[in-house]
This record gives sequence, structure tokens and C-alpha cells, in this order.
Amino acid sequence: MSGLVAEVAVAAPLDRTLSYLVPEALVSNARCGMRVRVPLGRRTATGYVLDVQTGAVDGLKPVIELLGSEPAFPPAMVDFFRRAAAYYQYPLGEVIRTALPAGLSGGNHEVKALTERIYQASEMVGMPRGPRQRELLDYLRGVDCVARSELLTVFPNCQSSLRALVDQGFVLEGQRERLRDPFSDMTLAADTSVDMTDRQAEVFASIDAALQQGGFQPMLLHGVTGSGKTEVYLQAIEQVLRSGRQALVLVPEIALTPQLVSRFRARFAGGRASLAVLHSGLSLGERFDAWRSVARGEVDIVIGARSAVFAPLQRLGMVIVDEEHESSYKQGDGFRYHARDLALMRGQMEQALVLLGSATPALTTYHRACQGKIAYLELPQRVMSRPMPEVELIDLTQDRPEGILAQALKDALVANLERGEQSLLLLNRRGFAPYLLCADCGEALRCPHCDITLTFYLGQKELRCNYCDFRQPPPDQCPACQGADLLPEGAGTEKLEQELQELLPTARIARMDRDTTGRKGAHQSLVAAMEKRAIDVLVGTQMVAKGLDFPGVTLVGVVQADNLLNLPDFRAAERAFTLLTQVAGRAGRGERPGRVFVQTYAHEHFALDCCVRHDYVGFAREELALRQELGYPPFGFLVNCVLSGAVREQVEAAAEALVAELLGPAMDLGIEVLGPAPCPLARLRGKSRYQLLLKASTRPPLRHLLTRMPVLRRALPGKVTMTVDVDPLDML
DNA sequence: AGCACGCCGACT
DNA sequence: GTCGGCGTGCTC
Ligand SMILES: [Zn+2]
Ligand SMILES: [Zn+2]
Repeated sequence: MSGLVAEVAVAAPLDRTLSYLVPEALVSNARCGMRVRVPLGRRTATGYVLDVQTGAVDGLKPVIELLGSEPAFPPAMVDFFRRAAAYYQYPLGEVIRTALPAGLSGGNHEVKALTERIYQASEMVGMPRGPRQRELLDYLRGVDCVARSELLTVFPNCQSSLRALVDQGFVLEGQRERLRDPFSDMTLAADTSVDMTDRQAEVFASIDAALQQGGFQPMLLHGVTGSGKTEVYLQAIEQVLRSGRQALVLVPEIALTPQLVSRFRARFAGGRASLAVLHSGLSLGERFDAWRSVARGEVDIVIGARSAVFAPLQRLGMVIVDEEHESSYKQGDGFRYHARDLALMRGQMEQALVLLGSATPALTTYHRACQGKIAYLELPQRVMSRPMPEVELIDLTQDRPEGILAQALKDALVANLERGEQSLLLLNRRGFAPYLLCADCGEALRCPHCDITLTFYLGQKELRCNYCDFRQPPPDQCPACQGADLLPEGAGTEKLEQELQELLPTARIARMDRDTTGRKGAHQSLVAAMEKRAIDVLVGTQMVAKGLDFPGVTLVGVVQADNLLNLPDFRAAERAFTLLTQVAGRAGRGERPGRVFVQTYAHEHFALDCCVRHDYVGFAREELALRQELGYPPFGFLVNCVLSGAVREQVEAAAEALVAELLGPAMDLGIEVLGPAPCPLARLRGKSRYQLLLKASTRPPLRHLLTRMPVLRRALPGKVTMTVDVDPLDML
């Protein structure tokens, strides 16, 4: 019997695609790229049509129904999905499910017409009595009108003062509809190309030449912080559009702000090009709409975070990966892809230019550029001849702080506040203190589900695990020895904020970390307040280093560089150098030059030294030499296999059995097997974890060995699961 | 991943 | 005798 057969990738962990009969009624619409519902064993599942051909249909089950009326992705992407699935050794159907936006089922176009309260200073002159009220009123008189949520992030716990101001008539209270699409609201100051510096023009000329030449053109744009990479991107996009092709712009999730999007919108406003934003901040309906219009070919420019690398563009001319070193491009669970690496893969398959931009390229990227595999473009100077900030190390063995901040940094903060300029402090620890220690036995309180100490939060008066959702009120006595003295040890952003309030009682201080930016829009409010200069000192975790451009910031302090350098990971130095250079780059982006202080006990570490000298190349040279010695990336390739399960002994036994299976074939292929060893985070969410690391000097043998994984996975005892991470970024 | 089948211990 | 434990294997 012959008929129409669809090859379907089912969204389930199967290691091959399945064939289904296309029933008569669906023949006209069953095309490549369609989502379908298919029978799978005794149940049904979602699948994706990869191909439709005539063939033998004996024993095939029929497709049940088509989901949606048009394809979710163009046929050309099928090969891209297949290659990505093979590279990361992940089931094809799951790859495609990850690639497509959640809620593709459509239909759910609910509009939440929420309102929010807004406040604005009245005409009334004079000043209220309370100092807190004066402060609030000052702020409100300086801005137009402000939403309650935003006000609360700038002035925490200001409700009572605010109420008083409203009652006295100093402040007017109103309501407005909360905006559904945070990106649609921005006013578009019609923007045109800016004159580029000679250096920008040179870089653009190279990109333009590559575009004219056509084909796969990987390029690295290495431009220091504030060197005007975005203008180069914009002009390159114009050039791509002129040739009738489309552009895809990837930015880190945290940088995908209304400001950024409006800058692109403004440039291409007035019907010159249509732009879509793919963003998790959109509602399901909005994301569906955006995706569908891209798939229909109605969009010339797509901007999005990691998952936008799968945008269903059909005439892709260029992919820009901004801040290509950013670790948020790597998906941390499930299909663990790296958007930059997939951008290169896709660019190669679709003959596109791939432009990777960064002030601190990932060493793997830089190394590829040195080898000539990627063209190297450089913007070594800031625009307007602005100087790079002056970076100083504070040797904590000499300048011993009483609290968290050394005297030199305190003095600089006080002076900066007096000048009315903004400061930024980086401390990579959330909460008040990373430990609660027993004064009697010295034991720290630990998470019952994870092998890690609990963090003490003063604001919520509780202990929390930063790795799972465990929380508990601080106990009265030590669980180990019943001692009564439990003391916070070490410092987090909360404590830093407190110390700053004592040092600078008049300053407006705000904190930015995962705990203050959990709510939607909270991060954006902080950024806005910072831009309006409603904040004098912003303290936060690495979030404060990520792509923010505050012209008013002239002082940056790094409170503990050491805990970046001391992570148990071969990439610790690279991450530290990158983070320090990026946060230092937040200083002096406006008219006034910037200064940076880095507190450390390891003042002789080469990563710090290079950061002080703004010497990326020097850092890269030294670190690459170390990597080469050890055979680590980019001189070797890694695959991390993590086994986990509730019973430690079972996991360990499974890990050992797995190594025994792998060792022979690995040896034959010239692959090193390291481990098994407990993961650095040996227990997580109640599961014990063992890892084994596969290391090879070239990729093909690794890929060959990975093809055995499905078999080995099936041989695992039932209670133990394995995740495979190709090109792991961290190995916790 | 589900969801079967299947083969052993302890319950009405 | 059957109810249910979860090991093993398949899904067009
Ligand atoms: Zn104790
Ligand atoms: Zn935990």
C-alpha cells in the first residue's frame, strides 16, 4: 500500500524520527514545518513535520490533526535543527520544541487590563516637615509622573510618607492602564545614522565588503566598552536590508530593554523596515503573533535573546551576537545549546555573515580569530576620545577594612557623593551574609536538600538556599550542638547596602540583585531610576555589570574580587577578568572620566593586573598558555556527563559502571575520561550528583563517542538519570 | 518522558 | 489466589 508519509520529530526523548500516514483530509495542508498531533504508543504527542513523501504506508498510524494553519518554521531550518540535535546529542523533537515559542498553540490572546497607581507633584509650593517627605517630594518634582511600583524601588518603605504628602496636597494620586507591551510605548525620536569615527567607518567597511562578497562570513568585533559597537551594528543592518536579506540580532536577556529596542525601532521607523522582538517578557499571545509574522516573512529585523537564534527567518543575511561572551547565551537545562555557537552553525548553513561583538570576547572566540577562522575587527578607543577609566587595586592586606569597604573606597564614595556623581558597587553575593555560623562549634547552617550553606537574609529574617527553594526562619540554637550564638559571617549585598547607609546617610542607595529584580519590570525600574539620577549609589551582583550605560556613573567599586578568582573552575580567571573589565567599563561613559577600585587580597593575580592595564590581549595570551598546557578549551573539547539520583551509593555505582563502559572506546578514540567524581555541588535538590568529564583535542572522536550515549543511558539503573552537556560552561 | 508488560513478596 | 512493587523496553 502506498500513500503520503510524513516524517515527524515527536516532542519526546526518542532517538529517531517516526513516520506517519497523512490521512486524505490533511493531504493539502500537511507540509514541512507544520505542528501535528500524532499517536505515540497508547497516548498522543505533539510532533513536527520534517518531510512529506509518497511511500509505503503499511503499519503506519495516521496523523491525528494539524496544529495551527501554517508552518511554524521554514523547510530550510530542518537541517539546522538536525545538526543542532546531533551536535548537542539531544532528541530532535525536543530540540524543535525548545526552539519554538511557548504557547504556539495560539488563541490565548487575553489582554490583562490592569491599572497601576501613579503619583505626581502638585502645583502647591512650600515644603512638608518630615525629611523623608521632603526627599520624596524633591524627587517627584524632578520627574514628570511616576508609577507606584517604580517609586517603591527607589524609596523602599515610603508608603507612609507618600500617604502624608497626598493628604497634605503636595502630591496628586492618579491611575493609568498598565502597559501590556513594554516595548510598544517608547516614543520614537526619528533617528538617522550618526557620523562614525574613522575607526568605526573602517570596521564598517570591512563588514560591508564581507557582505558584498557573500557566503558564510564569521567576524569578531572586539570593541572596548563605550566604543560605539551599536552604531556599527545599525549601519551593517541597513546594508543587509538593502540587499533584500534579513537581520537577526541576539542580545543577552538582561540587555533586551525597551531602550535598546527603541534605538533599533527609531532607526528603522517610518516603514523603512519592520522589526519584531522575541522576548520572554511578552505574553504568550504576543510571542505567538511575533513568531508568526516572522515565519510569514513579514519581518526584516528580529531582536531577541538566546532562543531568538531559532527565529524562522527565510532570507537570513546576518546574525549579530552582541556581548558574545555572555554566559546567558548558554541554556542551562534541557537542550543545553549555546546561542553564539548555533548562530555560527546557522550562518554557515545559510551563507550569512555572523558578527560577534564584545569588549571581552570569550577566549574560545578570540582564539578562533587568532587562528584566522574568524575575521578580527577592532575598536580600541571609546567614542568622543573619552578615556578608559582608571583602575586601581586596593590591597586588603594593607588597607584592612573594619567592615566591608576599605578606607580608600570609602573616601572615594564620600567624595563622589559630594560631587553629585553616581557610584556603582559590585558584590557577587546575595543576601545579608553567606553563612550563619555557630559561635560554639563553628558549624554553618546548611540546606537539607543541597550540599551548600544557607544564606542569611536580614530583610526577610530567614535563611535561604540559593540553589533550591528551601527557606526557614533562623533557628534559636545550633542544630549540631544546641549553642545559642548564631552569627552571620561574610558579606552580601544586603549588608553592603546597610554599611553604605551608615557611611552615606544622605545618599539615595538602591540594590540590584536577583532578590530585588524578581518581579517583572523591577529591573527596568531600577535602570530608569539610575538614568534619572534618582539613585546615588547602586549596589548589586554581577547584574550591574551587564550592558548598562549610565553616563552619570564615575565611580565603580568591586568589593571582593577574590571570590571570583577562587571558584573551582578552569574558567575562573576568564570570568573574573571579563566581569571586572565589564563593570569597570560602566565608569566614565559620560562627560566626566571614571575611576574604578578593586578590593582584593590577591593583588598580584595576572587577571587583575591585566584589568588594571585594560590589557585584554595580554590576559588572553597568558590564560591561553595555561589552557594549552592543560588541554582545556579552546585547545581541547569537553563533554560533561552528570549522573544524579536520590541515593548517593546508587549514583556512584552507576557512574563507575558508566566509566567502565566508556573507558575502552574512549581510549581507542584518544579521549580522556576524568572521573567519576562528585560534582562540586555534590547534592542538589535532594539528588546526589556525580560527574565525568570527557576531554579530547578534537571534536569528531567526542561526537563519535556520544552516539553511544542513548544505549548507555538505557543501561542506567532506573533511579539514576544522566544529563550530557556538550561544551559545558560551568561544571557545578 | 509515558505507558505498557512482567515477574516476585505479602495481603484479604 | 490477587494486589502492587518498580525493572525493562517500546513508541511509526
Ligand atoms: Zn554549634
Ligand atoms: Zn537547597
